[in-house]
Amino acid sequence: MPSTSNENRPDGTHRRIHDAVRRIPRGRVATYGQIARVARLPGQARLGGYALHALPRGSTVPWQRVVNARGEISVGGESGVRQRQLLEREGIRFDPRGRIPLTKFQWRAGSAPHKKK
DNA sequence: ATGCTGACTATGT
DNA sequence: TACATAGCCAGCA
Repeated sequence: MPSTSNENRPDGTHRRIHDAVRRIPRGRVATYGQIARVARLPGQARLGGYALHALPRGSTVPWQRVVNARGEISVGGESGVRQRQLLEREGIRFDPRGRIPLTKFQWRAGSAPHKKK
């Protein structure tokens, strides 16, 4: 019985999003649009946010590594505070305005870690 | 079925 | 740099 509403989509859009988010290395962040692109869903940045919002509590998906294009946490409430704490814990620094310098911390998709060349 | 809202982004002013 | 507008898609009343 499919209790979890996600991971049971016809096309598996949520699943793709989750997979894309999982690819984000620790200490790095990605934007919703970027995730959508990695998940093969270009232009559907909103779905990225939706899919993450639907994530069950205690999920293995590092949802905290996903921020908006401005490098700021889009979500408000306690989840936002939680996200910021988790990111800082991974070594990510925030500006005085509460924003992350994407030029330094944004994950470059397609760029393999060190796999030689 | 229709309309509004939302963890968004790109572009223009 | 900040605000406004248009485009996109899924969930919910």
